[in-house]
Amino acid sequence: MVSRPENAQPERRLTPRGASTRARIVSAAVELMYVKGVNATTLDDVRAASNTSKSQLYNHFADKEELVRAVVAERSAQVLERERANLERLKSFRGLIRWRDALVRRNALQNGAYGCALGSLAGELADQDEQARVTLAESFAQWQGLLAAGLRRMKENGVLRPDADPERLATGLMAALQGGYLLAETAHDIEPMAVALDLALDHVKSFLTT
Amino acid sequence: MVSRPENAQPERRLTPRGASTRARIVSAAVELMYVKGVNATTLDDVRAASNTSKSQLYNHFADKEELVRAVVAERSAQVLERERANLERLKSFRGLIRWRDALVRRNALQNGAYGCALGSLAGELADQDEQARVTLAESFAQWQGLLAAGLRRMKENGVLRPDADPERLATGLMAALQGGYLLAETAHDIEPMAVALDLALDHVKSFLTT
DNA sequence: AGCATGATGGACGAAATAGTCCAAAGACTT
DNA sequence: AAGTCTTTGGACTATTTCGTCCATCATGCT
Repeated sequence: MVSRPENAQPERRLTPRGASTRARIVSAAVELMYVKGVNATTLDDVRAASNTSKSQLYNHFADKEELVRAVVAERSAQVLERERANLERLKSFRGLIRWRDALVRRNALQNGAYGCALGSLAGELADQDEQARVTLAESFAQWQGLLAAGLRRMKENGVLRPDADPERLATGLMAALQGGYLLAETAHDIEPMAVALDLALDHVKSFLTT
Repeated sequence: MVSRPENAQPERRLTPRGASTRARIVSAAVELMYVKGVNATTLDDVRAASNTSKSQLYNHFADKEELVRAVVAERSAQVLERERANLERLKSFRGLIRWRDALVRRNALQNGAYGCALGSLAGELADQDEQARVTLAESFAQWQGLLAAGLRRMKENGVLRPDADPERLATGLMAALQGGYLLAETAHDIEPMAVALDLALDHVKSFLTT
């Protein structure tokens, strides 16, 4: 029997106009769900912010859940792209500091409000949408993988001692980052985030050669 | 003019029965909002779980927001009481390890699901209810204060070197804890939480005398 | 005992939100 | 240029959720 591969989309032609509308919807939803939270964002909010109509929402997404999943995918792609740019050439301790500085500076712009774009989605969706949870877990893993790869390069180049464990250190950095985001968001003050990252970096520093 | 002090409650007599009903409502709401999230918990969920009726909910709380605030207060009190018991006599590195173990073990019971009782509230409410945010920020500060006090005792007793900064270390431990909770919740695996805390403890260890 | 006040059950109303539908307009194919 | 499929606007329905109300019952006080 000649059939489409298992995972094929329900197959629907998309004109450029349709694609752009879809992108506009997702983009608006990404932003709204970041600042208001997923559950507090209504489809009408999205409709208004994206300048579309109800039929367009339901033309592109079966229901709100599907839109939320598109938001998770889009946000994951955004964050990973940004982090890839920041981390793919990481190979020195100074590079790690630059990474930290960029994150802190970016978060300072809004005084810590809204937290991490991925972390806030994770906190809200992990126990509510299993599919979203898995996607987010994968995104975190990739993000952490970028860090681990950088640390591995530092180890191979002799910047870090042989007993440094890049995977564990990357986990520690991610946790410090996410915890820092949350504390900063709650305090409306980026200081705890800055401190958390500094301590995590200090710990990495303790594995430096020299 | 003879009046009540500024911050007096709207003053309402509470029979023991009424008090018990109120407590039952808050208790049910605390649990539901932890596992389902605040926004995903409806008043009807609370009503059913607490075996009460609509009129009782609105007899004790003006609206959902007020109930949420009671939940935040109750949860804060619970967590702080527990942590006070675990931390008020902290004065050795082994004590810190016991603290870590207790948290990891507790979180392992649910495979990391639902995250930190306070952290998950913070993530959902910080940018949605300013009053709740402030309460949560204070609770985090107190929690962190318990850690800092313990570290200070360790320093005074010569367990930690003079150059150890208890406040900063406490911030680092809290961030590692919260970040660990979030990663564990997302991965449905407590490993990252365990690792994050271990690395943070390693960092504290680097300030040990001997 | 009897009155005042708090507590309760549950029907009811109001508002917000998700989701449906169809006629009309636009875009692609032959 | 006709025909087919996609896109769109927006009215409409259904459902969920919040919040009100009041008659009735329980409780404490004198």
